[in-house]
Amino acid sequence: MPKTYDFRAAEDRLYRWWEQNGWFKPEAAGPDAEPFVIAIPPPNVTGSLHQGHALFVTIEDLMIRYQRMRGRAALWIPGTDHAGIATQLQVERKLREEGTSREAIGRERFLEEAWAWKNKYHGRIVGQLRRMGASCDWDRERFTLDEGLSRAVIEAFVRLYRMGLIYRSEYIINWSPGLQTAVSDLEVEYSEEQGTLYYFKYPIAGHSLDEGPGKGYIPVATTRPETILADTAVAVHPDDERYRHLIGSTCLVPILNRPIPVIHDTYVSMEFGTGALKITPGHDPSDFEIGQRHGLPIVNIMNKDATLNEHAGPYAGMDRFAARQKLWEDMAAAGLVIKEEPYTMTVPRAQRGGEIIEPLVSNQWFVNTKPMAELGLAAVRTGRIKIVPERFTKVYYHWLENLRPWCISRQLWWGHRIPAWYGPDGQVFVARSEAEALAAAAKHYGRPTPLEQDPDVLDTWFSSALWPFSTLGWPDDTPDLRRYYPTDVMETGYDILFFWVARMIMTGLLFTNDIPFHTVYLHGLVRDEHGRKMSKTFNNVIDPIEVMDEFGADALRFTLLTGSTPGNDMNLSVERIRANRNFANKIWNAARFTVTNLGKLASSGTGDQSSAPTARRPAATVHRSPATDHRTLADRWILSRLSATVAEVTRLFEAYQYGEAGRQAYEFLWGEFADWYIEIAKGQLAAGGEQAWRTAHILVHVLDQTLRLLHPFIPFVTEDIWQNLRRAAQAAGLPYAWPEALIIAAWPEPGEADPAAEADFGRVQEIVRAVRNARAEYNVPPGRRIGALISAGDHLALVQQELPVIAALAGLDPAQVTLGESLPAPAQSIALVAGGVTVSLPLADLVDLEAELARLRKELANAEKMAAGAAARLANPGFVNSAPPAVVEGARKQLAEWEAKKAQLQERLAMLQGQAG
RNA sequence: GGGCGAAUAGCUCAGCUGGUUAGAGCGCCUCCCUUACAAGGAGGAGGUCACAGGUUCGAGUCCUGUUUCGCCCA
Repeated sequence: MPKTYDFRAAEDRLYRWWEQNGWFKPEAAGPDAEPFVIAIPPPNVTGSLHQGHALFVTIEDLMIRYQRMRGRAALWIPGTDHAGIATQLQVERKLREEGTSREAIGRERFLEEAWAWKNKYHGRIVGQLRRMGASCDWDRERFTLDEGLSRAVIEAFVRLYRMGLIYRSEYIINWSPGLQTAVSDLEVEYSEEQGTLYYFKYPIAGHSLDEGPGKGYIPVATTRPETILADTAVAVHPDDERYRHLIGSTCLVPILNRPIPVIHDTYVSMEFGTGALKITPGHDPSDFEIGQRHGLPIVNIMNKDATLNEHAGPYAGMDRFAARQKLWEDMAAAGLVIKEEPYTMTVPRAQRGGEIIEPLVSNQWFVNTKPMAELGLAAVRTGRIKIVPERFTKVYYHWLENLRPWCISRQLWWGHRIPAWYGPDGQVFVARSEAEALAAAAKHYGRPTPLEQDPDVLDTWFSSALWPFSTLGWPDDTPDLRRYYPTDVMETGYDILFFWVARMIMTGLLFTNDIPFHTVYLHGLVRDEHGRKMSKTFNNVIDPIEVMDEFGADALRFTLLTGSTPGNDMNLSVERIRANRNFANKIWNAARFTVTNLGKLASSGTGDQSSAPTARRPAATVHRSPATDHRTLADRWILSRLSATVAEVTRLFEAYQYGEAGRQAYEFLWGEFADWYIEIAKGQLAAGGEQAWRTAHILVHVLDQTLRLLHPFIPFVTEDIWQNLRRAAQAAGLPYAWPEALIIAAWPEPGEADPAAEADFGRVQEIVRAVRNARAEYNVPPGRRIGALISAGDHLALVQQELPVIAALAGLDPAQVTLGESLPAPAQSIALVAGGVTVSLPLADLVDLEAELARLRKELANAEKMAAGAAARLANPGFVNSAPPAVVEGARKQLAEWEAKKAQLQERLAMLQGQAG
């Protein structure tokens, strides 16, 4: 094995190997395995991988790989989204660059262009998902506009229509003038912006402005003066003394002099503005509602491109903002202007593009989502569907409880064409195909009648809403649908809880009579290292592809997984990715150590069958009987720690605490296995014979199990290492059951805990740390082996047995170590009280008596504080009676340890003080 | 206006159902190219866990309020 891990050589090779062996397919688990299914949140087919994708790919792949290792028939259905608006904009831009336009080439050719565009970019995004290690079943890949999914969309539309849940209606919608289409409520964002509140006089018919407010005119304020041209009423509050006498009279629309009534409505706020409200049902959602209540006519003054139309009189043809200015000037000239004042207003802007949205009345298709919302609410309320983190359930409820009709028609070409046809008289025929529609028309009219299909397409989210079952073959009753539906987990960002998750739940319940998944796992947004949104303008984008080029996919994956907690945004920094690249290299080298030593052992000839029978046993036996045989303390300790880690990591996986699970495995591999066990293993391997074989076996076992725990996080490096380990172990003749690949290896089961070994080894660690610390403090050269005098008290047997380990790790010379139960320490030495023993380091040349006294007093003060703390707790009857016995027992042990330490320190101090005095 | 989240070391963050001396990475200081790894090793400095109350034998963790920042909905 080379000295550093080369992810460049490994990633692509391993991915292809896994895929070619069919391990991404659920069938690899056998026909009886219980399925575990995730449907991918389909990325925009023409998009490019960003950190949001990287995060969901990583989390979902982790879930899939974990369940696969647990023996489930893991199926991750990949796919892409046609992303109506986004894609159409891209293709239109391309056409513009070629000097043409969609209008010029027509619908059919435009769609050809769009498909070509899709085909061109599909490979890019899919290749990027693979690059991340996504273990999807690519044979089951779907696209929202492919034949099967289109059938699902038509079926859903037709069924909803027949149930009366889809209808066509004139209603106020959000119009995007730039995109030239309607968008849904969710696609509008509201921003607080500095604007102007315009005050003006609404003239009362038959009176002169000179008669003043309440007689000649009504003062009114608006933020959008151009909409005055579409006013169809002026409204006042019925209780408003200033205006109530005017109710029923007639006003004249400025400039146009169109008569409109003065009405009353309690919606009007007497405090805001002038207390009188102009009503524009054609261009304001609230006014639309008022208009409906009062039966007001609707005037539409706007064209699709936000210029004004013929109803705007002299302003026809002008842009909305130019018209605003011109109208205001004309009104000023006519003496209608009162004043202007600065005003902070809420401006609706398009989520995509950011232009100002115009509310206007238009004929569109809507889904009445109310009945489905009830189903969606019940599914979560009864616990059939669980949302992680739980706090999002409240958000979910609130949204579903206040659901408005969903506008699903889009004036685009790229998408699912609405399956509705119109007869010559406007009669609507909704059908699964044109033939079916024509047949219905023939029946309706009594003769064959030509029909015109609705030119609009459906909101992209309409097809996405069917994703968990349409990808499995619905509406057909396919084997996949039967075996893999409902899916298990829907993992996606909290930002599309409404857009997507809620709608999938609703349609799933309606069409499949089942929940589409039992768990919704929501992740947060990926931001830059200081919490700012990544954007090209800030120049703070961390491109996942660039990062993978530099540090490897595993480094990025591990960073994304361990840097976040469910539902919370995460800040990503390149430094952290670099640190995790180093982690991959650390595992690589721990394995290199093991592999190298296996090779040495095998070639040394000390490990043949006859000479080392006890070492040649299956891993399971080594694992399950940690206290047997000739195992060293370190062996027993690392096996016990492995068991604890396996149990803990598994528990955290089950609790969706993936970040913490990864950190635990990291800490075990680096902080315990590499830092301690490998160092000790060096001595055990040098001992040769059975001892060496046993050590090798444990090294292999611990590494194997830890690689399994880490595989869902960092699949490439773990598989690569594991294959090296497997080869080396097999070449060395080590008896061990090896599956073919780590990706399909079984998830580890925890072995038994060995608390005695952990306690004893803890003492060894404390002693080693204390000596290392003293060496550093007294600047003992690292290479210099020093002597020691150890008073071990009750722990004599332990220290005696572990002396070689302690000496090796702490840089002691065993020949110069004196060991006893209680030994008088030389005056010119440093006394360390640790792990229940006193270690005296005879550093005569380095010791400063006063400094040593000060150090010991500081230590003693700390020990006294700790002992007093423990004693105080134990003296409290409330603690002894109500705390769990294990906690009380722990406190007792602590107290004993600190008391012992106190005594040892006091003894040493007394001796030194005697000397000094 | 309603709701949610965050506030812990210089920076970025963990800390799950309350229970030893609150952890990590990066940065910083000292030492070391020791035969797995300098993408490394050993040691160290650095925190009144935003603030004020409360519950509890015990609070970074639970409750109430306050402040600051962010997000969602209207």
